[in-house]
Amino acid sequence: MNAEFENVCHTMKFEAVTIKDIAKALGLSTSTVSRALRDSYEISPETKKLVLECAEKLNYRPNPVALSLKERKTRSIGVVVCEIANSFFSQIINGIESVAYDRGYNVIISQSHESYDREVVDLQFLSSRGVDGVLVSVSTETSDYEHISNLHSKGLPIVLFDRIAPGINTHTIIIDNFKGSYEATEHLIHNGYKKIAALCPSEFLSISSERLAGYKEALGANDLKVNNDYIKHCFYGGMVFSEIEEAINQLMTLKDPPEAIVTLSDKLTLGALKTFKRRGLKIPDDIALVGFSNADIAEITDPALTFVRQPAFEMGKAATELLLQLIESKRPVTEFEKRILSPEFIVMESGNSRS
Amino acid sequence: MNAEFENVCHTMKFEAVTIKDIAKALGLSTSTVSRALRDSYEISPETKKLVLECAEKLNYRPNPVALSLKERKTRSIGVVVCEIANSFFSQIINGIESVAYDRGYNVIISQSHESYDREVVDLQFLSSRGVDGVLVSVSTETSDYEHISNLHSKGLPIVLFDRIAPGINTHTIIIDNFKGSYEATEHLIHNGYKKIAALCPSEFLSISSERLAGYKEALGANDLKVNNDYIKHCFYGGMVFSEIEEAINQLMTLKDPPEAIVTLSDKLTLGALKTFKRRGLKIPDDIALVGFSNADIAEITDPALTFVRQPAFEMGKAATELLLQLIESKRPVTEFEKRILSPEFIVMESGNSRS
DNA sequence: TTCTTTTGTGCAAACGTTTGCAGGTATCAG
DNA sequence: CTGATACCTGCAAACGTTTGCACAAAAGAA
Repeated sequence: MNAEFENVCHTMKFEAVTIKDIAKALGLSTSTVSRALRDSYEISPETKKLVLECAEKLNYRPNPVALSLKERKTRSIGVVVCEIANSFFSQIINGIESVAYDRGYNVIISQSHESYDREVVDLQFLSSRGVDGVLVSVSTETSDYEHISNLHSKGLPIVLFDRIAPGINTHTIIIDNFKGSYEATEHLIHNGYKKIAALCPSEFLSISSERLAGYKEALGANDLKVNNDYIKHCFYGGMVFSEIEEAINQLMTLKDPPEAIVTLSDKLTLGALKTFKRRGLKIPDDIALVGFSNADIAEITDPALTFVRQPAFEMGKAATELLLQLIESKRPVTEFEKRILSPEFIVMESGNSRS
Repeated sequence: MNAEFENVCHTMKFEAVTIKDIAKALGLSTSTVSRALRDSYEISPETKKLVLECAEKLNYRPNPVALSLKERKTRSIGVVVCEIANSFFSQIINGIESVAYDRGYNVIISQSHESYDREVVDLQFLSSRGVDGVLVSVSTETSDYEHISNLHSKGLPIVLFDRIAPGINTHTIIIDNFKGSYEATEHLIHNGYKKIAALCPSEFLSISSERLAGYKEALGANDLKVNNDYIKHCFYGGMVFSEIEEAINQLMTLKDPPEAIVTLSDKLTLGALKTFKRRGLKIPDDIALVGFSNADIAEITDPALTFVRQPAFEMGKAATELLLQLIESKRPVTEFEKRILSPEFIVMESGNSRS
């Protein structure tokens, strides 16, 4: 009595109903059915009604793969980030997904894990899987951008965000890194600190040099000298905790150690907090701290963290909008936008004056 | 002089080279080329060599969409979670991506944002986009599971993880929620606390009842009575901060307020920490706290947080392995596995005895 | 009646692959 | 010289759609 159920249960494949099934059921041709479904003017109202009803009854869903093949687009976009499990990037992906969802696009994620080789493979994989465009934030190790510019010159729409690659003529979207670190540094200066160190991500990264420039400029604008001993780079930017511990150790054992520190990325901020705690250093009395952070931690540290928050969700949204605009544009786009989002500076207590 | 470059720049589409191009270039038929590429025994070594070289030269990449159409599978899997920007879930996605990457599958992410309606749409969208299978963790609002069982009975491979749906006969993978909260509660008891409250996610969620059972059992096993005033549910489990604040307010204004609290999810733990800080409550002297957490915060709170850590990455990996096994199985699978991962209990300071 | 127009429908090609079948050409044995 | 046996290659169908073109029938105009 339950032949259909049996059938369903023994076929692994989820046998979808096609336009052919409708055509057969109605004694029409597939073309008529197709036209009826797309409400073409060539089809009589009665036929349309019939087809629509039948499609409804059979629960017809157009096969997206067949459409992709025909139209040569997949309605999916690829994303390459260093790491998903990182507040900043997961918030970005949230933004990406929100726009993509509204516009009917799939989001395909891949991670470089800060490896150049992996980034190359990821990008190759995504493009070979036929995504309509990609959103890229380069890895720490990346200093050669040919894998990106190659795809770009082949016509694959690309939007670069946050960590951008120089020399690629396309839309980019970043935050005002200079401003973020300038404000952070200035805040410390205004609270009376003069010996301020900076903990930076890899020197290769665009964000790193921009943030470092903001730090230096803030010192200069307040008649403070830049001391190179106070500038430490962590190549893997915190993926490797020991890197941070080591850098802070070096700072704190200088004959003239800093009284304050600005940490120029999410992971570095977290790592610094952890290191201070392990070494029993009190904030801000032993060392003041202001850092970039998108994790939801400001209010749970003691004292509460003064930090630079990046508009990650907005960045993801904006990047996706730019990408879809590129993808859906009828004519080649030659004018590219360089959008700059403003970071938020949130004053709590960790950068306050010493008591 | 630069016709090719011009051409590339004025075509939006990224014109891929096909098997036909190779066939034309070599004066062969597409079938011969196809066979040569797949190293068929029917093709002479010389022809193969020729074809391979030509493919290499032209940088041929098989079109995955055409393959999908032919083989009726897309080599992509869908994931439905409540939220990406949540440490626990982003770690899970990391695990999913790691396995999928190794096996050549794409991962397509979607978020329910804890909404039942959105979950239904997401699942519908993924299945209509032809994913080969889906990984699902249900939303807080979900109490009717028909949208999932419908797809499942149509033959779509599904694996449920963490927040599982009852009554669906497929692989499931969860952590030992009972054990996690039992240990957390017992730790507080062993440190001398008797008045212990529990802050739980929505009652609908499988994880919620399991964790609550662990809490109750630990109390019972130590001759403590369960006090229903001490049990608070946050329906949106922390998506709405005020919910947590409100619940804690209610607890702390009881005539006999608790001395300790166990928070039974990541977000609840974070929210509780924040609330205590805002109200100036000192841990553990004013109130002790032990909670579930996968965020990297244990070592930066003051005092350091004693917590239950879920093996999220492993869960993502295991779920994906089970799903791919289902997808790639030749014959229908009828025996399903219910895998249970063990949480880690990490003792720091926030649940210690009062000084 | 005959010629045009309108209306409704179907054929077949195309998107890029794979593959069963048939056909071709050597090579070899008898 | 003939028949069998390799070995190599191509035709065409199929996967599910869309769409240019052709065709048929009916209606309107002359």
